[in-house]
Amino acid sequence: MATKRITSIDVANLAGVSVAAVSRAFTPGASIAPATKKRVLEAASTLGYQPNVIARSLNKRSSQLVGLLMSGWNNFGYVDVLRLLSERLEAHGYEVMLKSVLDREKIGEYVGQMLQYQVAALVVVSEVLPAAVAADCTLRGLPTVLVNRIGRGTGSCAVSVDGTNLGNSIADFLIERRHRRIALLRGRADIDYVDDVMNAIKERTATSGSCEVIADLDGVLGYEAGRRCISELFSRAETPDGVFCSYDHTAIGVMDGARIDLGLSIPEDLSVIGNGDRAPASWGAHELTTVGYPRDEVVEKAVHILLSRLEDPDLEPETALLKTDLVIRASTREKSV
Amino acid sequence: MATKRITSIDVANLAGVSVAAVSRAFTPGASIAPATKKRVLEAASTLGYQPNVIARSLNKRSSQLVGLLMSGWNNFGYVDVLRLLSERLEAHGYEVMLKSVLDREKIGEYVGQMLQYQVAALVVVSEVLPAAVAADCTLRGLPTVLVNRIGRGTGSCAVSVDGTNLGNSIADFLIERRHRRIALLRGRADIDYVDDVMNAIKERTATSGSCEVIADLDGVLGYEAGRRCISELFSRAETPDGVFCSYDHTAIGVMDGARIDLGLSIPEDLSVIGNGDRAPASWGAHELTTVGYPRDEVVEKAVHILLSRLEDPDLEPETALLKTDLVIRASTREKSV
DNA sequence: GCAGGTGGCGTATACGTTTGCAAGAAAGTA
DNA sequence: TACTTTCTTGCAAACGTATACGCCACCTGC
Repeated sequence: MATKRITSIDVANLAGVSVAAVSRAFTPGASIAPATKKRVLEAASTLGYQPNVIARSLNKRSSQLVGLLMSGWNNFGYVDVLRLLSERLEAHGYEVMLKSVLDREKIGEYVGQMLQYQVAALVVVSEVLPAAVAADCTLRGLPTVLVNRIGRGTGSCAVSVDGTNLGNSIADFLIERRHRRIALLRGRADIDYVDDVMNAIKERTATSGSCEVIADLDGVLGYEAGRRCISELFSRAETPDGVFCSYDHTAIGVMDGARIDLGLSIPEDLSVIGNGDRAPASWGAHELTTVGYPRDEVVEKAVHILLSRLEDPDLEPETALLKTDLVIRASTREKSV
Repeated sequence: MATKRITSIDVANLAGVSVAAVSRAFTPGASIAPATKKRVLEAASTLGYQPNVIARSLNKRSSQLVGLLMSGWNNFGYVDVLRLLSERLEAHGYEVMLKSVLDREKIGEYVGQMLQYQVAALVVVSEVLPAAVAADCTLRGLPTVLVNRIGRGTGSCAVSVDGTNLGNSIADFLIERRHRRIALLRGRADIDYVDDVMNAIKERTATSGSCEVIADLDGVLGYEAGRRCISELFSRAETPDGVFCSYDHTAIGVMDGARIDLGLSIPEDLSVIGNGDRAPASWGAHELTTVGYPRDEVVEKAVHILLSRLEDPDLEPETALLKTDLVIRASTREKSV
């Protein structure tokens, strides 16, 4: 025996007004007399009424849902991004509809399914929208923000990290500490700010005269891969004295490989730099020098961009590049020895 | 200029049928002639029509959304649980509505907000539903499953780990390897299967005659806390030769504290056992003996319970306790020395 | 040829809101 | 007092779908 559900009609009857009045009582800024509003709200609370958001969405052709498309879950410590994003959006009265990218080819479908639910906006973490899908979104006036990606020419907003600036800092750091042969290890070419970092490192070292990039490897992702990779690198004729990895876990794999498998000392024989500043980087056993990832700022910025687009859909697309810098620990050489 | 949206009416016109036929074409098992269905589907695809799920939900008073209430995000490596859950539910045609528990007092509100969206079911990770809320859910016939919690007497389904069985294994393991003084460190009393583990360890060691629990501390959560805690324990008169921690990261803090701050050898001076088998546990620098957490099975079971309740809402509440066991690495003593 | 059954289809209503419109009330103005 | 202007309010028409109901066509078996 299902409990009879309470609709605006019940509230209207109890309060002695029309359903329209009930609707207005729940619509901020609607034209309604304070006394009526009070009466309606009281009736609503005695009945335990809450407006049916589904019916509202149908009518308004928009819900309070924000679609969240996630990919690369483990690579980058996105838990925090996800948690923060959901918390911030909730705080602004939105709900999160989460979807995992299992198959890149199907992103269009995923977005389509979210559109079915009349999502008010779209957040895409660590994945790029195919141009056609992005165009479709802008056409529908759906505010869209890419996190950790730059949607070149798609008209989407984006929040990411200034990779070029960061790459320059890293290069300077390594050069200053008299490194001569640098290896770059990245995961899948997933995150384009990381590409910018790598390019900047290559360019700046190339002009330094004292330091050069001797290896630039793709597809090195995670602890095991890093650990294997460093052995491979040290089997070559020319060995690195500095390694930059696109993920902390890869970097820790490199450190363990160097110490345990190769018997090297860190940082004397090899400096290691990670990226992301995830929890293990700070642990005593690792003390990894790494790049902080401004999770709070990224989320704050993304939410800000979203909310401003929801208010005024005609704003120009905006790309925000945040600054970040090295967190120096014990996995890299001192300046003067 | 917004693109005109396509409704079932447009499809009906193009196909030369009524809207009812269109609806039936998209409803599996509806009474419709194959030829008509084909015609409708063709018309739909030329127009790019997809049924509006919001309107459908309004009509059916149920959506394909599953509410997901998360708490304790970082404590337990729930990313994978979250990812798997979203992937499995998607595979069955459901969408995930994610909500973060910021304030335990407001869980009722959170659930209320999800109910607004006519969620078809509820998954609660690592949090317990207040009895009143749980009762409300069962009253509405909303399938509900608690993950990592046991909803004693709430009538909710639950999936968790058999803590008593696990605790016995751990106790036996420690006793067998001639440990005498055990310390137990747990985080917030958050996860009740962990309490069962602790109780089982205490009981079984108590009857062993050779081994006893000399400390049982609450609120030790994460690397830093573990690292501080082990120093504190070793400043006492009676020091442990074995530690079990409710989280891997705490255990790694204990290891680093013991080695770096106290100069102890692991496992010679101290055996350390963690819980969760998160990535760092297997790293060469730690080699932590720990308890596996059957993430895949937990998710699979939870989804299974949910789907079966969606089919038949009158099934009895079910509590599944999964078995798990130790992953033995190098942070614990060998058997015979 | 006819009664009874079956399967396919359209009509019309319901789902629970929001909102344009117009009318009525209240309040300000000359 | 009469005439505007400004607020409130209710009516009614959407929003896009699902489905109960009834109708018709067709088939079956006698």
